[in-house]
Amino acid sequence: MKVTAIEEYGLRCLLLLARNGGESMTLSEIGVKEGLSVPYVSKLLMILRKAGLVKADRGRNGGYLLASAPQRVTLGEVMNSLGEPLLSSGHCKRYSGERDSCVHSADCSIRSVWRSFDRIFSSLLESITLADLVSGGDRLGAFGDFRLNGSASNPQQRDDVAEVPLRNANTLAT
Amino acid sequence: MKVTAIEEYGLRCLLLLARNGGESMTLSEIGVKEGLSVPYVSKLLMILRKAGLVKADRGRNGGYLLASAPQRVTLGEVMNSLGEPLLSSGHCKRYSGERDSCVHSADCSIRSVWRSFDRIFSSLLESITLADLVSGGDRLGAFGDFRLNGSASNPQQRDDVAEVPLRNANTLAT
DNA sequence: AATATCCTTTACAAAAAAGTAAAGTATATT
DNA sequence: AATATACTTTACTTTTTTGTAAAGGATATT
Repeated sequence: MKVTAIEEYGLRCLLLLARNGGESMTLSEIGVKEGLSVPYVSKLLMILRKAGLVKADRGRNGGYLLASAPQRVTLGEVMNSLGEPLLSSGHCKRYSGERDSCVHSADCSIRSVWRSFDRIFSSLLESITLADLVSGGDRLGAFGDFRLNGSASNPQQRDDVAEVPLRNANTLAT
Repeated sequence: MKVTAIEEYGLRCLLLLARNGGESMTLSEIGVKEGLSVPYVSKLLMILRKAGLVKADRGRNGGYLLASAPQRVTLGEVMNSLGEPLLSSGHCKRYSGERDSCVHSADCSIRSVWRSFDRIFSSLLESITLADLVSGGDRLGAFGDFRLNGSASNPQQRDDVAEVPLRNANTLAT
């Protein structure tokens, strides 16, 4: 279960632009600020441009800038532009082993899990904007304390899984 | 954001063993049932054995079987054995671009998001056992309706993000 | 108009992940 | 003991992802 390089770096570049207050930045400026090579930044920004998340001005005084205000860009849009969701439409065909279609395609309990995770993930991603990440602190810190509850749509069946305890944080390099 | 092949197929093999009622299965039996090549199944089961999730009997009448009862094996243990968590300890070093350490290592708002997601994921994974997947239906169907609430530990700050609506399900191949 | 700057496109190279092959070791049956 | 079965180990090949290179096209300045 991993965040891909394109997703990680692409999001970083967008965030950098979001922090730049509507001013455009050149590929080399972005490269320097993010510690990435110019050709690689070029590739990332091209993906973002084709997805409509950034605009480019060519020629002298050119550069990249966000296509929309940071408050209007959700992480959902960003992640969908940079990579596939956890459970993509191609998942079952991709992981079909030696066959053309997965032996579990008719009835797959694992897929149910991934689908649930994908939904949870997506709704969280949709709820966070680039502006939230720029302002940092308040909005974001709150997510660290999230826990899961069953929904109200099917209340009689979920007492056993409500209020799942959170595990300890990972130890990070920094 | 993706589930790796090792994670997907490894989990499938464990689930197959869980459904086999404590009886051992040979590599070729597993391969046939899962539509995977024997050498590949061999690789997967070796990873699982070294992680202590399955036991192997060698020689004639040999085979693999779960090391613990399905009720006692969580998806958390499984996923941790087969791959890295969403935010691993090596994340910041891995995605450091051209430098030795990431330029954001001191203060990274993206990391906060991944950390939160990782915690949510992990607590869900810890709450699901192989037995839950085997029995299917009730326990699992419930997850599809999950939604997120803020926790009680910091209640005054999270009204704005409580009750996030779920997006529509992905269209799958089947 | 020439030029320097900066984005665009296509193709290629390197690294990582996925998947295969083959020779080796252990065990039960004959 | 010989043999067939089945796991184990190491090395290798293929595919995918990541990252680089280079030539081309657009725009503002001089």
